[in-house]
Amino acid sequence: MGSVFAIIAEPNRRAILGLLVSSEQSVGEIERRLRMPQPTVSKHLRVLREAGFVESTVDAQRRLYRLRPEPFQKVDAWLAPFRRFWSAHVDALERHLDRMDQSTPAKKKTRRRGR
Amino acid sequence: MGSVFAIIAEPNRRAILGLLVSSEQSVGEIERRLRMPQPTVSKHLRVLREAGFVESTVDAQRRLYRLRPEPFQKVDAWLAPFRRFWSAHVDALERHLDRMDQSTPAKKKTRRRGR
DNA sequence: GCGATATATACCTTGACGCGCATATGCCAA
DNA sequence: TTGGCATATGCGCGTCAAGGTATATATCGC
Repeated sequence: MGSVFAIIAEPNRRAILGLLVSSEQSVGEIERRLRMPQPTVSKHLRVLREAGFVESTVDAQRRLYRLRPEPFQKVDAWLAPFRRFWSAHVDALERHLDRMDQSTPAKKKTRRRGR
Repeated sequence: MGSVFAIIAEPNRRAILGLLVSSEQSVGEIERRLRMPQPTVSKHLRVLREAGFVESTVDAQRRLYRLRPEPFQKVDAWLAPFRRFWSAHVDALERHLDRMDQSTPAKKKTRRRGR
């Protein structure tokens, strides 16, 4: 399963990644929260791990999974050229700027819509 | 083939989208540039059109395909929460900033690393 | 109209992937 | 060691989507 894109094409995997955004989780927790059979969870985690989306550490009998950044950056990199294209649309541009505000120390908050 | 992600999971489709970034193209041009059999191109274009990635207008016997922004924005929206997470990593942040430089008039070019 | 070009569609085959179920492995506690 | 919990893996099945080839539709020039 080559590309980063093939990995995130799977809805359950995206759900798992979504869960892990807040904090690391054990397999069991994922299983319960997503109401998904345990083998399914483990298999998807395997795929995600091999693609570099997640890493795991051992906590006794549990394994804790957390996110890794690189693959997401690849998606973002692929998206970049198109971003240039669609930010002709004003609202999208605003969203873009808001995102920057929040991912930067942002001392002054000069921006932030005066719509 | 529901999700936006399933659509861009296909390498040939990503190639087509990549071509269309520069400007609109006819089916034949895509066929030649990507050295891809014509039915394959048409089928992928169909998928892309139904997913809203591209639109087409008729130029006599040719059809010109161009990009549409919405689906890309969806991908970007999905990516957003993870972005917050990975921009802790410095290099990624720099790349992020560089991207801004290039999508902005950028009078001075103050940034641009001394790596 | 006719042939030629451009694009779309139909049918078939093949391969990949996700799922369910069963089972294996690993670690704990007593 | 034994039993129990947590996670991983193996196998068979069904599905779905991509590719190839052939063919249909449409529009041009003449």
